[in-house]
Formats: sequence, structure tokens, C-alpha cells
Amino acid sequence: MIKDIPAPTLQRLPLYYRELRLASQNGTEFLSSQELGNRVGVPAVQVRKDLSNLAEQGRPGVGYHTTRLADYLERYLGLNRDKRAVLVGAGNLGRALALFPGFGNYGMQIVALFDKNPDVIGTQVGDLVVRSITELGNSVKCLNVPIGIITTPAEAAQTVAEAMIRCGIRAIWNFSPCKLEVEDGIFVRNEDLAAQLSVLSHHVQKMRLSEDENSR
Amino acid sequence: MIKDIPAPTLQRLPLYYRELRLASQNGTEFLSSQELGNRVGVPAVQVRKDLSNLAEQGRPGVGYHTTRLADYLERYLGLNRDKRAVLVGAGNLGRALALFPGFGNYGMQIVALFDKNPDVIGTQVGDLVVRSITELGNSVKCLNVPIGIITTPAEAAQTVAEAMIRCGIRAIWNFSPCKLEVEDGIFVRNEDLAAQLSVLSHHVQKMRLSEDENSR
DNA sequence: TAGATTGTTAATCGATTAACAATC
DNA sequence: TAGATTGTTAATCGATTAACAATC
Repeated sequence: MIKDIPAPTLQRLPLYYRELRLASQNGTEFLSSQELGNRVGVPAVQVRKDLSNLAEQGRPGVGYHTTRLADYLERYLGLNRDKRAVLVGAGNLGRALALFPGFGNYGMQIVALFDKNPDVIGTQVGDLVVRSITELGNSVKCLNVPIGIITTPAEAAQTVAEAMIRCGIRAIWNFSPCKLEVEDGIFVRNEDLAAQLSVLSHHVQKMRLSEDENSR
Repeated sequence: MIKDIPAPTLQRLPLYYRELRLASQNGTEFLSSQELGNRVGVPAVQVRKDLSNLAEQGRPGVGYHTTRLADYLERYLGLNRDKRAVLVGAGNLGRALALFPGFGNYGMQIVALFDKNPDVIGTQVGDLVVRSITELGNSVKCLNVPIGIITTPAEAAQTVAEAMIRCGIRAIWNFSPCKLEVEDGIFVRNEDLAAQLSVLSHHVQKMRLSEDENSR
């Protein structure tokens, strides 16, 4: 049985992983929860609590073995295994993600790009050629792709998601600004840049207002 | 005095805003918390609790006035006011964000791009020419820019953030995979795509493991 | 007035933090 | 052994959910 850990904890694990790997590469053998917490920006207790969910343990009086824990987290997060992904929506954002080399470090490889727009279909993006969305089914089924990335406008996203799921995709990274309705067992991660921008915008707004207040 | 609302609530406001604006444009005059909640994927009680933080009220028995509430949220989130931004790190992701038209709808305009790499400096990205990072100070100061976007590698991010803050930037959208150390009053929003990908990766991993288990 | 739906107070839930015994 | 640091139990905090009186 695989124990579920709380979502907030799960979100912090990649941060711990990154610092542990870095420390390991720099020749640091052990890191205390205090030190790791400093680097990630999380209290030491939180670090210990989070890591106590895992099978790999720390050593009292010494700390966590950087290499061992990094390796463990790598496996736990599945970063060591290759994961194919397809991307639908080859606009600016889609093309950028397809070209982003950083994802390779996390075991993800974008193997196909799709779009609806005839002007975009057939164009080259890095090593890939944008294909027609109508070909999605065939490609995904025979390539055994677990991940779908959606970078279409909001109107198209639901339809695309359903098509992806029909082809066996089980995890969706949704960059389009809308809620996807999916059945249980399908994992959706929303990456709503406009919503994030709104939060940023609110803070700028708030600062402006308080400046106005102070200058009165 | 400007009342602070809880962070989770603040993050949901842009979602409400989007649906309210859409409904307003479609000619729907009122939306109940039930209906709005459905569209955003949040329980009706949560919607009411969230919106009760705002000055704009709903009408018992009727619901929320879509146009009025959308307008209110637009002002509250500062989406109606133009916000200039500079972007440092004109790699694939940086160029994509610079070209992304969607941000305009949220009042953000990227007014300058900077990079360290001489091969990139001077190249054209949309209407803008990538400038040398050494020019950051002059440009930002005379343009009154409140927002900085960081799309550099992790090693450079802290230095870039400090330079931004010295020039008067007060809100940073950090796409680089690292923690930024900044003084109080500077708002930082991390958009760590690799960390998000790790969460996605974990779920794929988990599904694989449970499939293995079932097939035993 | 009856029905619908809000805003708010109180109850629940879950995550973070504090305290501390266990262990290297 | 003394000092450092873990893992865990209990206390706190804050957000979500439930219940319901107020109001259109």
C-alpha cells in the first residue's frame, strides 16, 4: 500500500530534493533540518515533520544524508523515470514549454505537439513538427504517454482534456485559464498564470493605495 | 486602512472575477454563490465566505450582480490599472512570456527585456530589443516600473532580484527554481515550474506503482 | 407571504508549531 | 558522557464547513 502524504507536504518535497541534490553535489554529506529549512525557507520542525512521512530517515545528532535522501526523493517523486508528454496548443507559451530544456532534468520529455490552427500545423518547433489535433489519438495510444500539457485558449481546454483522457493520459498540466471537469483518478494540475498575475497585481495596487494614504 | 484577506481567499478571487466577467458579458445579471461555486470548483459556502471580505455585497434571494462584482474585483485586484514590468532572462521561457498576449488583459505590460548573454543582447523579441542587464538600473528608475519578472537560471536570480529592488521594484514574479531573500515589503511570487512538474511526476509514479501492484 | 439565497456565528478539520523523550 | 539533532505527541492556529437568522 502506498501512503498518501498531505498536499502541502508533497509540494515542499521537490524543494528539499533540489537543495539536497545540490548539497550532495557540493560534497556535503549531511544536512540538518535547521540548515535544510533555511535553504528552502521553511521552519526546521516543518522539515522534520514533512520528512517523517518518508521511509528514509535522518540520524539524530547528525542530520539527513544528502545523497541518500536525494536519491530516495528522486525515486519517490518519479524524477528518475522517463515520462513522455504531449502538448496541445502550440502558441507562444506552448512552443516555449516545448523548447524549455529544464524539464529534461525532471524526466519529462515532450514527444509531440498538436494544434488546431492550419497555419501552425507543420511548423517546426525544436526537433518536433506541430501536428493536427486530429492525430492526437493515434499518436498517444501507440506511444504510451502518461502526461498531457494544455496550452490552448480556455474555450478549447475541456474538449482537449477529454480527448487526452480517451487516449489514456492520466495526468494533465493545464495552463489554460479554466476549470477542467475530469473523472476520478485523473490528476489535474492547474498552472493559471493569469490568476497568479492577479495576485501580484493586487499587491502592487495595495502598495499604491497605501502610498496615496501616506502622502495625504 | 486596507484590510488584509487570507491568502487562500485572495488566490480564489481571480477565478471568481473571471467567471463573473464572462457571465456579465453573456448577459447574465446575477449569479448565486451556488452557481459561481460550480463554475470555479469551490463550495457555495466558501464563495460566500470569500466574498464577504469585500465591500461589494450580494443580494439575499437573488445572488451577486455579475457586472458590479466583476468591476469591483477588477479594481480590488488592480487589473484595471496599467502596470509596467521588466523581465530579466531572455531565454525560451522569458521570450515566451514577453510574447504572451494574455497578460495585457490583466493590465500588465512588459516594457523591457534584459539578459547577460552577449549573443542574446540586441536580438528582437516582438516589439522589444533585449538589452544588457547593466542597463537595468537606468531604465527601471526612469520608467517607474513596479513589477520585475525573473526567468534566469537559479544562480543569477538572487543578484537580479537585488538589482531590481535597488531600482524601486516592489513585486517580483520569480520563475527561477530558487528561494529569493528579500526585505520586508517586497512581494515575491514564486512560479516554480520544475516543482510543479515534480508533483505531476509523483502522481504518474504512484499510478505506475499501483498498476504494478494490481498486476501481481 | 413563501421561497431563495445571503452573511455570520459556531463547529470541525487539518496543518503548523511547540515541547520533549529517544538516539546517535 | 555531553551535545546535537531527530521523530513524535500534544497544543495551537487558521481555514473550511455547517447551521441558521436576516433579508430580498
